[in-house]
Amino acid sequence: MSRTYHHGALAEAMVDEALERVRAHGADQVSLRSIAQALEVSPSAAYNHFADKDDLLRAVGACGLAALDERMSRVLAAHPADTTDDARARFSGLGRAYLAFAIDETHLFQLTFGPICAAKELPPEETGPFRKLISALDDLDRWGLLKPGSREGLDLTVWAATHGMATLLVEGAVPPEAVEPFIDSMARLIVRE
Amino acid sequence: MSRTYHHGALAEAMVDEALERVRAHGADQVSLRSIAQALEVSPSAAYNHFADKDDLLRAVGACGLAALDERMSRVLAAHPADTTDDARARFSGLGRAYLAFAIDETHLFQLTFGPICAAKELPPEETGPFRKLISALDDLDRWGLLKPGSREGLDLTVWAATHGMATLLVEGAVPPEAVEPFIDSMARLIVRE
DNA sequence: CATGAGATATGAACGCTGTCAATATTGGAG
DNA sequence: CTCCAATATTGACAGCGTTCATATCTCATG
Repeated sequence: MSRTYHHGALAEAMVDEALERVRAHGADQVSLRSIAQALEVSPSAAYNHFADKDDLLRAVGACGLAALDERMSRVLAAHPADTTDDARARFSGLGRAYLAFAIDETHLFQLTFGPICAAKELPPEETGPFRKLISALDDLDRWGLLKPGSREGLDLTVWAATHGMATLLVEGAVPPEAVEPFIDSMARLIVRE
Repeated sequence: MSRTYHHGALAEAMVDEALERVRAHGADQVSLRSIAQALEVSPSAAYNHFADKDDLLRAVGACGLAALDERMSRVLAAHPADTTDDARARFSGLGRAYLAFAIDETHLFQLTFGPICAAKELPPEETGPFRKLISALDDLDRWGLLKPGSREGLDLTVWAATHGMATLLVEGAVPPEAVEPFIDSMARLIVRE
């Protein structure tokens, strides 16, 4: 394996480098050429592995979705038992995890749910985060914790509210301190008692 | 006024041209140079009126916010009388107007609420759309139409849900047909009876 | 072991972009 | 009428994404 030619795993290396740069400075500030330079590779080398720049960014966006999913998985793992309290904690915990991701990984969040990735990615109802949210709602419903007659359309409403709150956080339109009041308000609207 | 030199009202003309192009193709596809060319003006002429490209785009974003505000104003004008039904209609109508704007003016919406404008623009609680939403909630409250104990934090929650739904529409993650079910679900969560 | 095919990287080039400095032209106030 | 501030131009710079022809490497097959 000569050191000067043929990187060997350029695709992964480029995604890694791009991921780091997106997290630090946002997708707009990332150039294909600078990534290639950092990897000591010519700019055009990328085109053996990605159709174009957006294709690479889409791969980075997929990492973002995976990272979010993992955060939410950790929440579920922390509340495995089947009690009503756990059902409540799972629901609010998932919301908190989603918003924490938006706060901690602002730039990555913007790429993952931005126009570049939205175009050619799977519909939300097939993503891990959305499915976890739905099953948390189903859980609440199973325990009779939802306000009567509110289940219909609730998936989308809760998803929209959470995602909307996340984008407001990301844009700086709302400070991080607003997260807990938001979760409380949501719970008050949805959960009985 | 010589025809070849000194445009006369370049600033407004550039905003108009940029607005048109953003609406048609999105802010990413709009270049300062192409706008200048369309106006038969040199590229650097823009820098007498705008600090940089983002500055121009921010002016376009302000137009977007104004357009949204006008849509919402029309809704309020259509339901002026003070009855409980009007209070309900104002609230759901404002939501519908917000989402219709997102659907009709996808690209403009993305610019107006995107990272470029979010940075240097006034906080949401001072914008027309947000204020109209709040006063619609106050109206519902005055008529005793809110579920008891739900008023606190409701501003932000409803704003987040509406804005989130709008971004989901804009990204194509959700089809326009999902709007009415969403409005219904929201109303069911918030409004009593 | 040699060979050729296919994957991978290179270098140079194209047209485009935002931005800036120096220069020229303009309209209007004194 | 003259001079000034506002406005526009020209020309240049560095950087971008992308493409094409070319070079090099790896590996399976004969």
